[in-house]
Amino acid sequence: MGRAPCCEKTSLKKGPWDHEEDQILISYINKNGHSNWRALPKQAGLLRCGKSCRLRWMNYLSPDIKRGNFTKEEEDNIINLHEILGNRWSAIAARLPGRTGNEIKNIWHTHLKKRLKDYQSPQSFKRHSKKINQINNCIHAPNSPEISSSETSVMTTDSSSIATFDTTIDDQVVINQEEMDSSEYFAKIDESFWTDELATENNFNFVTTMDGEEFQSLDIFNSTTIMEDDIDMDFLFNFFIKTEEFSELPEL
DNA sequence: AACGGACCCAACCGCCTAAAG
DNA sequence: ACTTTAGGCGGTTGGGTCCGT
Repeated sequence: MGRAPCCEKTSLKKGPWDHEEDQILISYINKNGHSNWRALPKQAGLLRCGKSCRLRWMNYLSPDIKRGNFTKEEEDNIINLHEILGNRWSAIAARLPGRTGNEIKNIWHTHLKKRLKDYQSPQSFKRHSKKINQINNCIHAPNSPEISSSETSVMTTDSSSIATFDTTIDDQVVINQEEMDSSEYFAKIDESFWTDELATENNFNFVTTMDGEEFQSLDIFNSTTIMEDDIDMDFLFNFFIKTEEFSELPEL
């Protein structure tokens, strides 16, 4: 014998919820909570299965949900988080207060996928390649990191790591760190590049540049996403050289 | 005004995992 | 140890709405 048998699946209502059903569910949960979704519809007097009640509450009725359009900042965050986390909508939602995985999934399929395609268009690449060239010029010094100009990313490595500066997304820079077994390239990045400079606060961090300016960032796995509307080359360069040993600092 | 295609989004479906029995 | 289920998740669907012709 396993658990007690599931709810009888006969004569249960499907399809869109009406206002009356919503009110019943809201008032029941406000009064009793939702510790047992399976038992809830029967106790509340709803002709729905527990799963349907849970979905309705989690995706629509819960007071924690922020209704309304996504801001550009939220959309940018989704794009960055998706790049790092993939289609893990609930994980993305956990980092966007008030938004549900379902909502994020919907906005991804309707708006953002299309927007991302546009970023990666030849016109957009041309626009971003200017940014890449700027970085290329500013970091081209002895022992400095090197940049792959044929791609939309920037690389710097030491014997154990590689950093990828992804500049394909407008006004944001994603810095990825991965293991690397080759030691033939470039300057060293020590541990402080990824950790010492970052003060953790609820997954969000602050990156401090050489001149003391703070930028909000988000650390997930081996990536750091800098949340800033206007990432300029001074910032990126300063962020970089803080952990590097440049004998000469090139002009921007 | 009518039509058709594109878009939006709530809800369903089916799978997976952890836990209950 | 095994079976069965609840809860959770991502993929998909389909009805409603919008918009261009």
